Amino acid sequence: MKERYDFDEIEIKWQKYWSERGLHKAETDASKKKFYCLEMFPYPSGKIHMGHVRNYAIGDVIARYKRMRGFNVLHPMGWDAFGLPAENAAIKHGVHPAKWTYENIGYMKKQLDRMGLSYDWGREVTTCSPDYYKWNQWFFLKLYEKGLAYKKASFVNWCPSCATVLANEQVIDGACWRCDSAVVQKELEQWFFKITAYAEELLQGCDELKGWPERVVAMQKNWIGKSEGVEVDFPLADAGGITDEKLRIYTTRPDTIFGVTYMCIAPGHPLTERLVTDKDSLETIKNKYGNQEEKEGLFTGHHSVNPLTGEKIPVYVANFVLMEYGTGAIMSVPAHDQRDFEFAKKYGLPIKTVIIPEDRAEEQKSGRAEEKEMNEAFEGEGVLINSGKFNGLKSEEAKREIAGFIEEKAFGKRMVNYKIRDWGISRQRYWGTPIPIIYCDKCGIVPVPEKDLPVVLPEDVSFTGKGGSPLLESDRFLNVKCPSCGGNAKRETDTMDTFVDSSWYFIAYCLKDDIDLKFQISNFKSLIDYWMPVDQYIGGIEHAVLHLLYSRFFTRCVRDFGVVSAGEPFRNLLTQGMVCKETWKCPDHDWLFPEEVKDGKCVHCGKQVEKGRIEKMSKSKKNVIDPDALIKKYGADTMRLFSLFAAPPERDLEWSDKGVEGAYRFLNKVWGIVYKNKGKGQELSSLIAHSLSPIASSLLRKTHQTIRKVTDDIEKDYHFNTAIAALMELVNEISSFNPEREEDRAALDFAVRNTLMMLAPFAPHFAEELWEAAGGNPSVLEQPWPEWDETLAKDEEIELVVQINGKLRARMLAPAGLTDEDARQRALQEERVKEMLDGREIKKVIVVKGKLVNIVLG
RNA sequence: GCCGGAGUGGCGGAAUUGGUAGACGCAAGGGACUUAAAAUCCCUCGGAGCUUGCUCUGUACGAGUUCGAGUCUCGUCUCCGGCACCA
Repeated sequence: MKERYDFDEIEIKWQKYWSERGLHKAETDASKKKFYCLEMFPYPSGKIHMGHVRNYAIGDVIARYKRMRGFNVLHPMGWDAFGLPAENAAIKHGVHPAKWTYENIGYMKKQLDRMGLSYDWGREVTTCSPDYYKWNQWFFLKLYEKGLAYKKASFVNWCPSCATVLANEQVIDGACWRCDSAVVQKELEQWFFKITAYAEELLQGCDELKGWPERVVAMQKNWIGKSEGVEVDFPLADAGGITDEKLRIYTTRPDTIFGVTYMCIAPGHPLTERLVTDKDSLETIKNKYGNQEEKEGLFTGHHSVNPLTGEKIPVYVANFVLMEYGTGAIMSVPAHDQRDFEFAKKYGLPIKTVIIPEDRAEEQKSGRAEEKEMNEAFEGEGVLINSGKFNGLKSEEAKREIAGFIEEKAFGKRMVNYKIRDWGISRQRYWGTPIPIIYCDKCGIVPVPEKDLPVVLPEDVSFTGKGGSPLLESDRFLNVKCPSCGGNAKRETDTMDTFVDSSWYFIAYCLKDDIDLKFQISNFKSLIDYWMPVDQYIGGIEHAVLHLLYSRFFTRCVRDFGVVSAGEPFRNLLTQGMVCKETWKCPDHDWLFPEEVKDGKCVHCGKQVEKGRIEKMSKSKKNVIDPDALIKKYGADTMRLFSLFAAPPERDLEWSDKGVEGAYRFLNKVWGIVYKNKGKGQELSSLIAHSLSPIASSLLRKTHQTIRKVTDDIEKDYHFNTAIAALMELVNEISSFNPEREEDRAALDFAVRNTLMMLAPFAPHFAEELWEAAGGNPSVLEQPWPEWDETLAKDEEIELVVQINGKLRARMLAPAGLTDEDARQRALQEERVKEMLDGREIKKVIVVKGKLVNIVLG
């Protein structure tokens, strides 16, 4: 054993050892209790960043801990390898996306290994490999067969910079989730997955997600956006009266239906073109569709009739009415809807109050209420007025009664609506899974037969960045024979959204070694069912709706194909916080690296530098830390330890260079202890607490207490920061421990060994090396997790706290097992306490067992 | 606007079911060792007061419940995240 802690040598040594021994291989064995630990796989962008480091360090601790607890652990890793950056690199540097991607994977894999992560690489998944995306295509065909994949023309979100379509979930504040460009609307034909068919199940399933952070569940529910209401048909009227034609609306407020004073339809509504004669004005409205600044309307010149009142009301086209939600038409109740109110004011439409707050209902009865000018709509619930036979009902009742009445009279029916839209998966790019569809002039849309899978991306393409998808230029890809009639046909040239790839990769990991299955994937159901669902999933919050919702949907789809039994893919979810760091900004030179700042001044121009906020690490803000450099300076174990110690996993972590040094110091301290005591270890099996010296028994107690604390912290909510703090406390105690007798040495050895075992998931190489040096048989990771003895963990003495009227007045040492009466007596006998009582009347005395006595004075 | 979450020393963060606020780490100050520095070790470290080991005060703010509140209840403020013309 070296005197100095040589992390580089140690880390390489043990990485080699683990890999040669195949310690991280997961074998399917139904007799063992499994634990599936998964971290979100990375996009192979080139190098890993601190966000990855934190994510994977957390996952690795869990995986290693669970292994020591005797679980059969599956801890895989792979690559979310399709996507735009590869294609952009191809355009910019002329390197093929596949070459670029695989080179990045090669480098990043080395980085992950250098971190000492315990992955079973035998199950590695690379989504851009035909072996993998073949199954995307197979799932697509299955979905198509079941009507869950379909094609339609619609207005879609178009990112001009990425030159492709985005799903609703991928538009953040009107901008592209990837490049932040403003998204525009464009009409396109594209493929959809019918996630709406599972909307209700996905919503119901939210209640099962007990192991998920509440806010993620809330975001998912919000996104699905269920609402319950009524669809009502309003007949259109012409000069001669009611026609057969009906305008169908959706409302969640049937209790306000007597207050309807006009109707609005979306510019894209099928009736719009027919009703409106002034095409120029209609065009203007269409252009303002979705414009949030101002509500614009256009009277169609037509009226409809409120089926409940018989009132004739005007029909408008309005830019704020969405075609995508409900029926694309609304009944407008300006008195009780702020949007309708604003619109009514602007166009001078009548406002009819039909709901009043309950407290005003009384005044109304006695006729005291005055019609006041309204400044805004009353959107709350209350009591109905001006509503015929429903007058006097409360909103809630009225909703039920009126909905019932509408159904009874066949004016309409109750209806549930969801905000969630079907998932548009077509992307007009090359580097993705080809959609296995062929277009034949004679036969129309023809799915590629299963036997012809995979449809492989052609190599003979060039990347110019101009025009459409490179796939359009590949004759060999594009021109095919129709599988149905044999005639000339063309392939679909769109590829799938990469979120399809990541919607089932966790299932792919369950298949041993190679997922290029020659058989049906469903033949492997028992294998998949052994591992699924994922017991612990760890990743960033940014996927709260995107990837996590798609995966929940997709897992249900493949469940229905007989691939897996579980519908919910992730039992427990940990969303780790961001890795942040302070930023520096120069008025002339923008963001600066820390080394570009000297004494608060910019090294380029000498101007005063502004210390910016603490923000998520990003290259553009120049506040990144390079994991490679960190490993070079301190080693992987220090890097891991600090990123686990600085904050609990779910919270944002503020990077601190000084803090890293603190973690490094801690490891060096442990190293020094083991070095100093090497070869002096004693057998501890003969240790019996009562025969020990006071110092030995105290150290023994602290060790058991630490095992309890560390185990609890990990088990409860993965609060590694406090677990590590507890280990530091124990190490502090060990380091000031001076053994005098044989049994002191044994106690010391016991404490050290247990420290190393508990340290193993956090700083695995370090723990292995010292475990070996301390005479243990490798590997420390194959040791069972230490158990604590409740008796030995018990304090012999406690500090008894005495309060008077709830204020701390004295502390004293007392034997641990003292009775309440004993505690009470001791407290009352205490000199200081006596002094303070000074003959005053004691009202009562409260004793908290083994902890505290509170004397309440009158 | 709606839905979440948070607010504790100079800083990151601890604190079981309501029971000693500030564990652990960082920074800072003092000391030991050293020719010196680094490293290491020891001590101090929320604020105020003085008689230096004690008092008062202190967990965003204001009330309340309780023998006792960082923790529970109500109200207010601030910050962060998500959704947002969804009828």
